[in-house]
Amino acid sequence: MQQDAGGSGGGDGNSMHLLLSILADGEEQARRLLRELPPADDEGQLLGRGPAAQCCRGVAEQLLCTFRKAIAVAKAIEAAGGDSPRSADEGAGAGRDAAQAQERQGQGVCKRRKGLPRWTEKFRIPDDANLEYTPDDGFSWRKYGQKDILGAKFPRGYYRCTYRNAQGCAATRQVQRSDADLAVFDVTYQGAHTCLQAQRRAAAPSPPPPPSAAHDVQRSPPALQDPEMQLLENFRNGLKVETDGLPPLPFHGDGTTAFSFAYAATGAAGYSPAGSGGQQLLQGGGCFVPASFSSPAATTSTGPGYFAHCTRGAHESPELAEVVSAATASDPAGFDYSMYLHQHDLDAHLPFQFDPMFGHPSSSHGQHGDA
DNA sequence: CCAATTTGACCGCT
DNA sequence: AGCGGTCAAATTGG
Repeated sequence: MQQDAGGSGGGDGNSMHLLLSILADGEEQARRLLRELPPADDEGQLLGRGPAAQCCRGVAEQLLCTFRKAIAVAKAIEAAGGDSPRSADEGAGAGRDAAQAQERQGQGVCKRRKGLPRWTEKFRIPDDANLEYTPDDGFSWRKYGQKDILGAKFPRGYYRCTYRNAQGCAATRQVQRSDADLAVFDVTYQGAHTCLQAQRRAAAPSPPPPPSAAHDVQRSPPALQDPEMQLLENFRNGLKVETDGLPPLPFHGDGTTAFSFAYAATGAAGYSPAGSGGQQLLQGGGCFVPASFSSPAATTSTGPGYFAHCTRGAHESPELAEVVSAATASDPAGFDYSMYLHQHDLDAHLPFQFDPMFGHPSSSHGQHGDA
């Protein structure tokens, strides 16, 4: 909605689009190559082929991986180089805002939180869900307001993290039902979760399936709700995998699952190759995996420092510098991003049907329901 | 009794 | 001035 995909940023927006187009091309070709190769079984062994085929597949996977990382970096550069669409929204006052925020903090409450990273996702709920249904991303939210919005048929609900007071978590979200499609919700997130539930979600091997998940939304719960930081983290992890030989990739033929890695950044960077306006439509039956999918929802070693890092000043948009420093920094978690995509992890932790293309709907447990 | 939700009022931004 | 976002008192539910 607010986030217009048209924001090309600086003057070299065209060349960046060209670069992205080329990279996407290469990625598609690598994916085709992977499709042509014989599939691997559960242990990652190639079926009925010799070491040559295995080598080819490994190279193809690496190739795909490399293209995705390149795309992610290009998008980060694009975002850093100019006004991202989001910065048009809140970053328009980034500098001024910081000063104003300081002023306001001296005198009273700051009612607007323009400084926090903000992005929008679309949720599609099942057709048989009742009208009271609201999107559930697995986090615990507390409603603090509702308002009729001009030009919208449905009121907008305002939610903040349940642990806002207890743990100082600044994450908020706004939920608005789409006028055009009753089954679609526009959910705008602002600020990353810094509360323990985010860390617990990140560390928990298998969150308990809540009973209320009968009609859950087809999306993953972002343990890390700052897409820019997701990008950086993903990128860093992506670099790590480069040196780790050939990890067992979870692609099921067409590799759409892992593709979300590259597009995870699009919501943040505002670049949307599909012209989706910086949003991700999260719906079942489609092949598009939500940006949050790439968040380390099922990872470990994301302690408080991790989240502290994630929450600091993403709106100041030093994306490129961050990417570079992140790329060169040591990786304390030592995490392989491809592990995010491993089917076992997905099945174990993600509430959405991650591979609708392959008819293996995992049990949908969206709501965490912890306290 | 406590926590969550509702709802009108308030406030900042454009 | 109007709109959107937040606050906080009142209400509701477990």
